[in-house]
Amino acid sequence: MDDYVALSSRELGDALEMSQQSASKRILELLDEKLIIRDLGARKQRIKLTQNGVDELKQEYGEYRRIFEVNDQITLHGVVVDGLGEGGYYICQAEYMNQFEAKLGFRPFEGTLNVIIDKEDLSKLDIIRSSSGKIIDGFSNNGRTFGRVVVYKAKIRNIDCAIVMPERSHYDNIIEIVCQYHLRRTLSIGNGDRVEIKVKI
Amino acid sequence: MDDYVALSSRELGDALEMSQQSASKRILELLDEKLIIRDLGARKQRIKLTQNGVDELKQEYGEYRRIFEVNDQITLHGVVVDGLGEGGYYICQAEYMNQFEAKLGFRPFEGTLNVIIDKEDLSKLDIIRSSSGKIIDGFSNNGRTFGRVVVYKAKIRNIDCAIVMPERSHYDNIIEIVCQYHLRRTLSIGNGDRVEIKVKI
DNA sequence: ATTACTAGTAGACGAGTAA
DNA sequence: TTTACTCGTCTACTAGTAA
Repeated sequence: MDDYVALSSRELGDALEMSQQSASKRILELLDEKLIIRDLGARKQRIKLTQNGVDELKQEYGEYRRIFEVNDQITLHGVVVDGLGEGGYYICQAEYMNQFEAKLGFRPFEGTLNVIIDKEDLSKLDIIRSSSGKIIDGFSNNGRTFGRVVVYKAKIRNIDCAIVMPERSHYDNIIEIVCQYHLRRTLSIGNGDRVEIKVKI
Repeated sequence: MDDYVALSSRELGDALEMSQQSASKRILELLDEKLIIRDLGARKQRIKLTQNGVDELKQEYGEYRRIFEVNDQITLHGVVVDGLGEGGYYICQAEYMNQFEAKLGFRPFEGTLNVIIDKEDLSKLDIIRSSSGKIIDGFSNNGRTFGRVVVYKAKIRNIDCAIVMPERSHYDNIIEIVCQYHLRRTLSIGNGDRVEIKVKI
């Protein structure tokens, strides 16, 4: 996923218990489907997954997770941090606020709680993104464009809240949480405190 | 996994994008490999995975996890509980103790810390089991048999410890932890407290 | 409706081999 | 050594159909 890997068609054939010829054919098929890219050197080819290829595997992984994770909620673990202030500003737009109220059942407190998700829980974000959040439409205001966002209902220490993500995610490890209440005050949490967020999927 | 599911060969064929005939053949093959069992009623067959079938899928799931979980450690979350006392008794056997000391690098405190693992982390136990723990050989003492166990190095709040599991696991949601120190006293934890266990895999 | 057999066929596979 | 073409074989698939 991260870098090219030297892998001859014979090695792949051995690993897949098939002939060198068939392995070579498979590699050509994967190239054709744009799931891998290749650097065909003089001596040994070097192969790397494309984003499409990684996504394909991640989807499969997500399906396995859905089979084996018993519950219909995913628990994220992370640490409260200061946001860049941006999230809070976005959220405060009336058009967003009205849609939040309609689709979440509560009008968020003005501002978001930012949480850095633990490294080992980052893959859970993919599962959440591939689940059915609620779409909040974008709009323009004073010449500025506010994009579509998706909200996922969640709970922190049994308080209803929601995770807000831009529709086109830029694979951030920080999530923004909106809530009817001022979460830092209500839960007495601050920067550096560990929190658990249970997301309905 | 839990119950029979009504699934005709035509439905399976549609789902797998193949003919009814091929789907029927596949079902017969899976039966032959003892991955599923079937209840062939008059109207519609009902199919259920065998333990072998579930294990096969779980292994695949584990491989995906190993690909996508970035780090080489798994974090378990759970709640401290009283053990049945059994674990502590077993551990105290000198033959076990000597092997622990040789293979873990510390001689455990006499007794184990029992932790009920959260429902959503149970699948992680399968990953841990399929990773390479250290084997502690079984033995007999006074006519009583003490089975082989496997230990996995771990940390609780940065203190070295190890998870001890019987080799043939009976899918328990309670794990037993051994440590050089008295964990309850050292960490000031007791029944009902939440703990995080980081397991090296 | 079902499941699943038989028979015919298309496609996957590997041996041989070129580059 | 590589990769990958051609071609013969054999498997895996589906159509037809019985139970």
